[in-house]
Amino acid sequence: MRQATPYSAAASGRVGEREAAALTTGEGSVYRQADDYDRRMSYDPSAFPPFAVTVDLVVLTVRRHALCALAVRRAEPPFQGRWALPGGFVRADEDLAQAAARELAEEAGLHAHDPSSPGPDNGAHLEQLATYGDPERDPRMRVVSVAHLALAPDLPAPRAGGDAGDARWAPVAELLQQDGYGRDGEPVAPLAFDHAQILADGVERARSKIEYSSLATAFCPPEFTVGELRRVYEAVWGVALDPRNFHRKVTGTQGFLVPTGGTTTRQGGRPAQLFRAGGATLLNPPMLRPEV
Amino acid sequence: MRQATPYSAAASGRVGEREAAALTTGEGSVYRQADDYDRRMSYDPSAFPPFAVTVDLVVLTVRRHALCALAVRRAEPPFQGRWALPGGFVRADEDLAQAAARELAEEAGLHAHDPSSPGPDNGAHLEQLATYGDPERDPRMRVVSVAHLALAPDLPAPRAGGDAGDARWAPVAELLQQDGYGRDGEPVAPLAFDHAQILADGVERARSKIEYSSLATAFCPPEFTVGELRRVYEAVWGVALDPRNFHRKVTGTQGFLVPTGGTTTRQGGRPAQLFRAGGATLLNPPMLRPEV
DNA sequence: TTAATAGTGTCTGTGAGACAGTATCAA
DNA sequence: TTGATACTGTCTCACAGACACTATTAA
Repeated sequence: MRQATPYSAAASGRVGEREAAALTTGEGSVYRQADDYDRRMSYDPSAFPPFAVTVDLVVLTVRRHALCALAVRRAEPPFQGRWALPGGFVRADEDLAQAAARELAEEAGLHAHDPSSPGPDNGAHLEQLATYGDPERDPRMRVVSVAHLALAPDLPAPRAGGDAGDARWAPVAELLQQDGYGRDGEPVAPLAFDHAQILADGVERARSKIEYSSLATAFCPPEFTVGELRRVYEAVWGVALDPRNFHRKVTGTQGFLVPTGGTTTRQGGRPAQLFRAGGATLLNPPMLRPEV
Repeated sequence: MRQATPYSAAASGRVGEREAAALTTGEGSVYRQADDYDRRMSYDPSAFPPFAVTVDLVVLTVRRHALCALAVRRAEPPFQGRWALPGGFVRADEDLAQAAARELAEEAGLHAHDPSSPGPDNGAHLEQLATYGDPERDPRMRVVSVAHLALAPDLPAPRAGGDAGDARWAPVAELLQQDGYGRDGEPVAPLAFDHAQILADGVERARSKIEYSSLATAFCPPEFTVGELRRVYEAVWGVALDPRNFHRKVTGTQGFLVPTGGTTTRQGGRPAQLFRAGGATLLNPPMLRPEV
């Protein structure tokens, strides 16, 4: 038994309470009567409470045996000076996936992998994660954020782009620290907005997805060894895996790895075969996460 | 190897093309210069292209050995007279989950299960599914829809509520029919908007989720037999399962089923033990979907 | 009785986990 | 040589799938 639903339903009872409160306080101005609200809406959809829509990015990589996420320092209020996930507003003419790919290029210098073009293009994996829309999540206005998850190989330090004054790869354990103190005892401010929750959801998605898909290869360079792939699993799951069983399992799964013929000794020891990701996207049977 | 990512990234190259087109045609009016756009946005988030935000519901149940979804007939243009998923606009003061629970109550007469209150409350399971935001998905204006997935036991015919003139449980195979003709040879119009895609994604989510979670019990009444649970799996997956192996597997998984002590003969044959859902939400090892 | 469903037992093949042992490099 | 990593082989236990067999009801 493991894993959890990232997003759960609220009881309808609480909805009623919220509605009643809004009616009493006069929030939602023109929508005082629920009946009137419904009628107006079905006939005139442009008469709606306007929302701003953003995309936020959980960009993960594995550096020095640790799962790291891209964080940018906020140059403006609110949360000025605090670390946040990269992201930005969706433009009037672009799709959500396009907006996410644009932000990924602008803020991380990464281009998204196009699933329609075959072959390794060294692009990052990008997928939609979940949407966050608590009315209070942004103090300025009603903002709904469509979070996306990106997985990338270990790359040089990210370039700071756009309105982000600073950017870095930070270990997710550090960004999600609950007690407010880092490894060196320095106080660490939590992430801005609800970004700690978004990051936690993204990490959990990555952890579960490398179990039953070949997505772990998205953390690797185009050519990699079995040992390097194993270190990805170990960093993402935070466990130690048996190198011998891992090798047998991963090389025995059809379509997961394709040998390139080359070898490398960049990890020391006996030369290791180089592989690239095979065509398979889903692993059956899956990799099994230990500690059940 | 199975399952697919519901939402994939667009190539960054295409984003560039879209941006160029927008700049040329003058779409997005006030945002002609990208630099100006970024600067304006970081300082003045309320100066944004306004979006309408809706929730759409994929409400699934199992009726007469078939997986069915709740469909409502549209009373207004666009797509007037066509079948669509229930849904509606998110109000100014409510969370996305609250909006989904409200629509579920209004349009299906179901209340959402509150995960914080223990014990069987006969509420439907409700979770966020994915968000759909293609600029052209609603011809009237820019609408971003946060789709939710609800699973409910077989219930009497849904009451039509709100602006929905009519509502029914329809087999998903019929709603997703590609050739445009139903079983009886009658022409069947496809679902409105992008609701066929949303429904397909919801069905795929349900199919994969009953593998590794105890969610299949959300399709059952509070007390049910092993055979009834098996028929749920068979309907959702569209396969036949061995009753003996299923029985052994499902009763042997800790926390999945709790015997109530009672028995029933409502399915005919030898009296069957009644169970209710146990506390476990995640099954390990999972149920295995056949035809690998 | 027959027909239907419920439930148990038993065999077999696959594969995960544990771990012994060998191979090939650098220092 | 030592120490690191790469890889192969072997044993055992758990469990999925197949299926024979028994149990208990209604008609």
